[in-house]
Amino acid sequence: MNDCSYIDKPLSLDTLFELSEFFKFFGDTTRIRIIEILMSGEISVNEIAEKLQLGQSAVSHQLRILRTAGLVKPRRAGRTIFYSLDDEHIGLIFNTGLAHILHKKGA
Amino acid sequence: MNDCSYIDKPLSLDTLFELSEFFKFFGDTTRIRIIEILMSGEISVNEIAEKLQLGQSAVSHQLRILRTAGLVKPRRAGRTIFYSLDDEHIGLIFNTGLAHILHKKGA
DNA sequence: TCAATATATGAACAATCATTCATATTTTCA
DNA sequence: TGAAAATATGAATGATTGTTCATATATTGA
Repeated sequence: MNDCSYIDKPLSLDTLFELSEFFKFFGDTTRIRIIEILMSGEISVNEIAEKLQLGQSAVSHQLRILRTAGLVKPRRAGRTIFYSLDDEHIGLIFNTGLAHILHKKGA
Repeated sequence: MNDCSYIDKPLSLDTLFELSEFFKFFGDTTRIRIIEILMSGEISVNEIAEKLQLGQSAVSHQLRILRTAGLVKPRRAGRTIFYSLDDEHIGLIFNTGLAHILHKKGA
């Protein structure tokens, strides 16, 4: 039932560091907004910039961070590059966090 | 089955900002290590500082952040204050992130 | 009440980081 | 080939943040 019970396993300092680094990627408004957009499917850099009303450079910088971290992946089509979520865990973490704050709001 | 499907609901800028702020709490090594310790049960400030080999002040500062955010709660017993996780979602998010990076490592 | 213990907090400093600006790279189409 | 379009990147800057040091608050026991 619960396949997420790592509680009792001893976690190395290294693993805990990686874990905090991983959550950092979700800890920025621009990146969270990009991730939310990507949850609806793949989309180009310019379209993201338009939707977020942000500069192309800012979006590209954040996409590089997300790409390097393995959260999103690019697909080239001509001169356009489409981005999409790389891993199914990304959406799950997004939604679990969302469930938490919506739950807190409702309470 | 999946009670985390908020994908299609329109999310306000405000909610997305809160969500990124929420993930920020997991995006620091010291806080993640504190959360991991707290997953085994309540524990005092000094004990946390000892386990982490950190100054009492640093731990107290991070605990205040976690407490203000509603991730941990204090219980006073004499002059000792014991902290524990406030919400069941916290452990779930911790473990989902952990599952992700362990999965990536195994691949 | 006074000293000792446990925790909290304010200020300061160093480090990290997101954005902007300018420019580089890559691809298409005329 | 050469201009235009889409994306990437390096440097600079302003803002945020974690830690440390010093000190404050709170509680216990003598």
